[in-house]
Amino acid sequence: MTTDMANERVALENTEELAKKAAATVLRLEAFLPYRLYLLANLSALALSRVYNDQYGIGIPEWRVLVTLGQFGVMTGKAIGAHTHMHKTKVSRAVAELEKRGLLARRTNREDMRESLLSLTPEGRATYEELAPRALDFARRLAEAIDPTDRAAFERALDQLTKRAGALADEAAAARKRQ
Amino acid sequence: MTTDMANERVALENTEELAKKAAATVLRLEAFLPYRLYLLANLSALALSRVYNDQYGIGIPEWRVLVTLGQFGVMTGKAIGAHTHMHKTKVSRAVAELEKRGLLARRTNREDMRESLLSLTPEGRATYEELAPRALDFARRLAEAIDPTDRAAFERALDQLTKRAGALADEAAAARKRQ
DNA sequence: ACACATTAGTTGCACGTGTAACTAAGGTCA
DNA sequence: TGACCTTAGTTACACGTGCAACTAATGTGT
Repeated sequence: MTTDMANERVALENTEELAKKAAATVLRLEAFLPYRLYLLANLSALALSRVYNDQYGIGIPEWRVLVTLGQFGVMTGKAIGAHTHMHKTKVSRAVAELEKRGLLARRTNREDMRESLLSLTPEGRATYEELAPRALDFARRLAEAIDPTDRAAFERALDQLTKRAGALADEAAAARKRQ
Repeated sequence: MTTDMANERVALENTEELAKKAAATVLRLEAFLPYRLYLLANLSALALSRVYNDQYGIGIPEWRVLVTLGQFGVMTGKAIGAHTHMHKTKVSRAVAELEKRGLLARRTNREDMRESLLSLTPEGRATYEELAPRALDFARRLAEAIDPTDRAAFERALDQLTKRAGALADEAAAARKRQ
């Protein structure tokens, strides 16, 4: 009896130990938040690409520039980069591509000859006004998947997570720089 | 007077018209769900990469293979691809890289000589057990940004969105195939 | 048993992208 | 005004990745 009880106690301790260790170390990819975020973002981008890629052959960077200029009218490449979180080389190439297709025009700023003032051509504007509603429609159909009573919480969570992820990324960048 | 009133009426109609059109067509990138999801996922991945990339020089695909094998023990490349949503070429290259580094071993399956049974070497297992807790810790710190009262709703929303995005992506793929 | 289709996994190729180096212009301080 | 630094934007290079084609093994139908 005593040995049984002792065994039982050991078994209990072991399972507790294991459960604790499992909670701390077993990483299930499908439950891992960064992976889930990545997966959702990718599926969403893939589905959305049907709107601008299939019939227009426009890529993500070009799409973002188009949308940003559609929203703001005239901007420098720098400003587009800041607003879209795109690297300046990405912006540069997207702008060149859109210009080549006649959707975007640039004129050098007389006050600062380093920068170009970018804007949509009439064709670019027409493309934008054709695509934007369809993109918004897509976003609406996607967001509809969320239970209405969960939407506000989701919005808050998304904002908070983005803020935190930005802070953690900066932290990581600083750590990289230090060493 | 009549002309003034007429003008005013026109102006009103115009603003209403514009407001309606704006609600339907003005696309603000920073409020556009797919873009927000992409941004969050990217910031999160960037910050997380500090865990496995900085000291270990491991990339995302290798990281996923490592985690998956850490979780399941022995798997084929095909199964890893299914579980991580990675293309088979990506899996193939990640496996080759991990093998080169001595973190992964493969042995051909006698029952089906096309496939390799992949598993972690002791070194691979050690790396995994070193990295997994740190990754989990990172995920915890990230998730902490969400207000506790919002967490359940966020979880539901994330699952629903992923399901819907998958469906929309399949729909897009089917449409592409049709034409 | 043989031809044909399917599947696991690898490799060649083209392309997008991040990093670093560069050009050209503007700002600063003496 | 001239030396120096910073900034907007472009280009060269290396690298990761998706697609298509391929190899080798298995399954299927007659």
